[in-house]
Amino acid sequence: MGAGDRFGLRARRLRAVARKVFGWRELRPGQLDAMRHLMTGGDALVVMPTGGGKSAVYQVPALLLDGPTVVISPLIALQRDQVAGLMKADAGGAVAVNSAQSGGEASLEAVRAGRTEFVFLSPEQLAKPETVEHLRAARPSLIVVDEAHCVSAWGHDFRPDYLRLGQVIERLGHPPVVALTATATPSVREEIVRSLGLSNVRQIVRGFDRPNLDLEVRRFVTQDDLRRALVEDAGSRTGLGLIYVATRRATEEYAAELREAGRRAEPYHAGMKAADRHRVHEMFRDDELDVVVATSAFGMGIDKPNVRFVLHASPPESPDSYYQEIGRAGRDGSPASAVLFYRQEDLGLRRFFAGGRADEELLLRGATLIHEHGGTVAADELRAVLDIGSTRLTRLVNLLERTGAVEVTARGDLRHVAGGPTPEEATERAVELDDTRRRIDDSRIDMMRGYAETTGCRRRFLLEYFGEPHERACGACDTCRAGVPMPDEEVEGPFAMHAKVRHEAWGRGMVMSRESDRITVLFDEVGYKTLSLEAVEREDLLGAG
DNA sequence: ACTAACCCTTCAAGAAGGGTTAGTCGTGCCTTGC
Repeated sequence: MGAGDRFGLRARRLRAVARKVFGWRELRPGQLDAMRHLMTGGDALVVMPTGGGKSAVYQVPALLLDGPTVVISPLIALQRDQVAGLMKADAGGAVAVNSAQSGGEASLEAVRAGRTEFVFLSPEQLAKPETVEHLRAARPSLIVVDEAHCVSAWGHDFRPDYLRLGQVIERLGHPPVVALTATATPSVREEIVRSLGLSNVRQIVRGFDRPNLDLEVRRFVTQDDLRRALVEDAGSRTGLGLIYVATRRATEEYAAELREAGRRAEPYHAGMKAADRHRVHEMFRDDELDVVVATSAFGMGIDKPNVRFVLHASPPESPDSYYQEIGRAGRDGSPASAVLFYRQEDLGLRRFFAGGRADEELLLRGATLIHEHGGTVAADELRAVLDIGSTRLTRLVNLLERTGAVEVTARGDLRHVAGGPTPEEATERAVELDDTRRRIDDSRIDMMRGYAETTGCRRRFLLEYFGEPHERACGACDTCRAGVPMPDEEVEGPFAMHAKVRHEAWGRGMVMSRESDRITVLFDEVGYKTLSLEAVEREDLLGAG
């Protein structure tokens, strides 16, 4: 019997479970490919649009692999939805363990005893050594990291426990791991793989292009003009829409203006009472609204088919965020619009907040305390001495760990690595690491500006940013309609798409997009840079990487 | 990076301009105490 037969058998079993347990008539090639790879013990990174069947990729193999499945999910609301969905199928049961749920201990015991197949947790739950030990005793056969772009987007500041998942995975015996997300650039994918410690990885990337989404940027000089135009635009459209704004206050202001203009509009942001947020979600779901005016708090897990437009009152901090937010329009495949209302000055605030630095003094104090202690230090003890919250402590430990100066034991205690860098060296290195990340964040802002100001096809700009070559103009964006020069079919020159290059000052990088007169390169250390080809050739700026 | 607020100068008496300064965001877990 050859490998082909075994694969065939495996595919048949996967299809049978999909049909019998979940009622899915067929599996798409990408789904099946990922499932089969997991079944052979490998890890997978799956990038598919929301509604594209990402959940199936883990739910089906979960039932064929002997042992429970640990699903790491960022929001309690998402955990709840997934548990409810699984409980409708005869899939072996599902529980969520979080602060909104009582009986966490009993739930974990049910998982350990084999009475529950799926257990959903946040990264913060997995920061507790005793929780990890409970799961370890249950011998999980599959680990799922849902919304895996959070590793890169949230891990460094906001929810640093995301950067600790690699260790959790090892502690759980590193069964097959599948990371799922709807949007990730090649560098974000690389970071997910590295940070989670994935090995023997199959990457499956499907369907970035959303041809029914019409792309447009409208430029303004004054804030007043922009605001007036946006309200007028939103007021004249038919169908359901979203407006993304930068501040909580702006959600209220725009919503009030739109209501005055006769639209059913509601604000949405994380500072609202839970009951109000819930109410907006329900009205949105039941088509009782025309517009939701929201901060970035609105959207994760939303899969409403008939959103007809997404307007942005100011640019978000990266094309990554922008594409995620506009991707909530037109899920049904019918025409939908994404319009960015743009003033260059509105990028200023983003720049300012991306510009801070790591707290050098705190790093040095932390590194010195751990070093001088000699043995292992309880994290809580260090936190008390430094007088900081647990988020800041985790961030500090993450950085010091990456310098090789500090390690975290299985019990969550900290200790100095024998022969590792001194506290001074570690601090210097940690500041460098943090600066590098900030430079890359900053270059993402540059790319957002690039999108807003490009004279070329906007769809092409975005798709190439996500690493998908798109050698033609789309015809469904404002620049295409205005008649952009068609890009050269075959761009001549030494720099192919995705070629590795090296710059004397900026180090190693990869060609991310090419036009007739310029290329954009993503450098490991400084992020995205757009270079004039003429200058590159004249000054001999780039060598082969 | 940008803006609003403020003070100071300036040339001719009230307002215009210049310079300085402070303030400026959004994402969710979790725990603990009422």
